[in-house]
Amino acid sequence: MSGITNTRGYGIGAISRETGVNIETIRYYEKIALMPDPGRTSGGNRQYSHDHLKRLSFIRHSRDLGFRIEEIRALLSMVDQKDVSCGDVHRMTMQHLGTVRAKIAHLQVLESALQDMASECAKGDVPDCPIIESLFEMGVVEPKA
Amino acid sequence: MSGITNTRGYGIGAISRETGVNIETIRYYEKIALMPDPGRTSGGNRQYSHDHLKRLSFIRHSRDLGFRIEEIRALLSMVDQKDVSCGDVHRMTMQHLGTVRAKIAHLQVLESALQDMASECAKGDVPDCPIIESLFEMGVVEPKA
DNA sequence: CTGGAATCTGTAGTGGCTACAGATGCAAGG
DNA sequence: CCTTGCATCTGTAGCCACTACAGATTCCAG
Repeated sequence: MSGITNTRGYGIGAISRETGVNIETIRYYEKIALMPDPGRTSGGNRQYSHDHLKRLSFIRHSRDLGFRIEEIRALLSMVDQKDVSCGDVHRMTMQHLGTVRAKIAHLQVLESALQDMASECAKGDVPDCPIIESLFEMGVVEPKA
Repeated sequence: MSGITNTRGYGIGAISRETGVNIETIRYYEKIALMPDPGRTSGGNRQYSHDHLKRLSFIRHSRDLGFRIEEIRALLSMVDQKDVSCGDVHRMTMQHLGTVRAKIAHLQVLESALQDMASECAKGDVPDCPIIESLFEMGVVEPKA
């Protein structure tokens, strides 16, 4: 065990493996200042601490939940300022939940439209395809006014 | 009524209004050869026929249903070659339907995860926010192996 | 003929990465 | 000590499907 620093930290490949975040993506997060600049070896390779690892995991989980980069930036700045008001976080989460639910609703409309079209179709080699027909004939969209 | 051609066709603003497709987007579709080059006035303004209008509506409806540009290109090339095999169209539609359903399923997973996190939260001004905690503590993702 | 709206071309930006190219760094084996 | 070969470096360009300009030109009603 060396007397000065025993854990040297992680290289970029290591935190990439640990968090499941792509190496290129990690550098991208650094560029957009979502991740702080890491230390460097004498040769210039990035060296990450355990805090970096935690932060990157946080980002990863948030992305997995569909939060956008700017939302994550907001969450992290609350964490950084130790100004984490649970109310704000709750609000953001609920807002995101609303977006997710809206997307689900939208996709369910598509789902049934596609389902309907597909069920009209005899799927033979007939040239008159009802799916194509319906794509042509949904009618010209009326002007807003 | 003029003796030569009574319908001059539509300007780009007109088909934009009719179809609800943005003017810039129409020009974009032309650039990527999804829409054929329209006629031009002597001064160089685009002039569209009723066929152009039908085609653009088709594209619009397909996009509304979430088909990608390349899928639409495939559909249109079948239409163009009058080689519309209903089976192929049906296959494409079902495949797209599968994608849509997968997206719905994915979003529903997110939805319940967000819901769970949010319901843990007392949403007060407490500094220890369970949402933040859970984003940190979902645990480091294990390497694949 | 004039004035203002419509349209023109071309380029750059969006989000969130991913994919290179070509130059280095690093660590283990001989 | 030196090689070998993988890891990492920087920087740029590409992806999708548009959208947003700038600055020039065209069109059409009054």
